Amino acid sequence: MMPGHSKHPIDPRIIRTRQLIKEAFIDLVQEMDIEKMTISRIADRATINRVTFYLHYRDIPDMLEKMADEMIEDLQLVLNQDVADEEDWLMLVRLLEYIAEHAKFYKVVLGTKRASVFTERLLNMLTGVITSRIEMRGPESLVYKLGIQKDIAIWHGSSALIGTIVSWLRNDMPYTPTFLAKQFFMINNKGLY
Amino acid sequence: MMPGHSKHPIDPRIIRTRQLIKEAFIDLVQEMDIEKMTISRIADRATINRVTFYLHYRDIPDMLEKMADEMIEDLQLVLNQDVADEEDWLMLVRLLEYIAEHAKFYKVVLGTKRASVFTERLLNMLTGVITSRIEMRGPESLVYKLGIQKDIAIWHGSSALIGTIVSWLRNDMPYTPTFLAKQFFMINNKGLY
DNA sequence: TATACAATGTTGATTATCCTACACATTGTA
DNA sequence: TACAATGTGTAGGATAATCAACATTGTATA
Repeated sequence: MMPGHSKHPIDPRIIRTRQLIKEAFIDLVQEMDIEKMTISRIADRATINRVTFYLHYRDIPDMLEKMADEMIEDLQLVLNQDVADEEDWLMLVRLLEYIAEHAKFYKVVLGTKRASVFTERLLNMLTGVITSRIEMRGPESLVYKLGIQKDIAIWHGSSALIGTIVSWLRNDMPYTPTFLAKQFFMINNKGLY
Repeated sequence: MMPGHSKHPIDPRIIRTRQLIKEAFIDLVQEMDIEKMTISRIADRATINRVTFYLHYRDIPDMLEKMADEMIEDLQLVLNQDVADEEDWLMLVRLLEYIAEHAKFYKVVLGTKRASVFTERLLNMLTGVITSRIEMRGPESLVYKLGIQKDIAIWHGSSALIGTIVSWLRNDMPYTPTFLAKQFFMINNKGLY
């Protein structure tokens, strides 16, 4: 049972089945509340047998958790590639470009009420990123120069980031990732006034 | 070998695999010529094993033929449902609506050069439809009143129909099926002048 | 020409998925 | 209350899809 969960998923059927389930979920969440979702409906939409669902997830909450885990893993991979000497805004560009590539998924999981697992996890992750960035800059940062509390800066920075991304998705990404990233950093650096 | 070809396809895996292959083909035909396609590329894009392809099709030409067969079967089903007392233009509406639902497929197979299998088959089918319609009307038809040769009327009617559909698809269906069907019949009934 | 490489086609063994069937819970309705 | 419909969860046997391996063919390149 649970193929591919003991070891790393190798068999393409496992990857494909989970992808089909994910797409079915993306579809259905636009048609009904998550509470109204049933495993039968998901399996039907995914063109898999209902029994197969249980080979991958215990139930729907378990599915949501594992999907959120996978989301975080993917984003970590994107952020951790040659992070060495790049500037902050290039990192944000990469993040936005990745999200844009998978817009259907992120628009749904971040825009849907009652799917807070995803927003919570993403907020956690972005908080971590913002935190390390702020700590990395240290005394040179405006945070220190102006005497702003670090945790408040983190709250502000991460919520602004995730809120910007969500709004950007909700409006079907009317700006390129590069442009949005530049804008975002301009606001952060120069302020809103 | 060839699962689901001896009997009618029942196992969902067969249906799903062929659907995946079809979607992969639709994808790839927009990126390269059909001659440049390889079974490996199709299998990769379809997220199936290359060996699995051979369980369904002997080679790429065989795949194209079988897809064309399936296309005709599907269209026949659409046209043959309660054809009793309906008017001609309602039948065309049903046909166009079905094509619009599967626009990605039809746009590709009818719009791509070197995929003539599909246009040939469709032209054959539509020729049959037009033929029976013309014969059904008999002496009341303008074809007889004006002394037009029946085969010429068929050539004209079927090529006009398929050409209209293809152009409609190429322009991303800027009209509803109903509107297009009405327009089409208005032209056929009242002429172009 | 010779060599390397990519795609094809086929095999036997393995595995993920499917099917049928059953027991049980929940919900809506006569 | 009854009972029909729908969803959940599990099990054993059947099958489609996968893998690894190999030989063959075509094609590009030195």
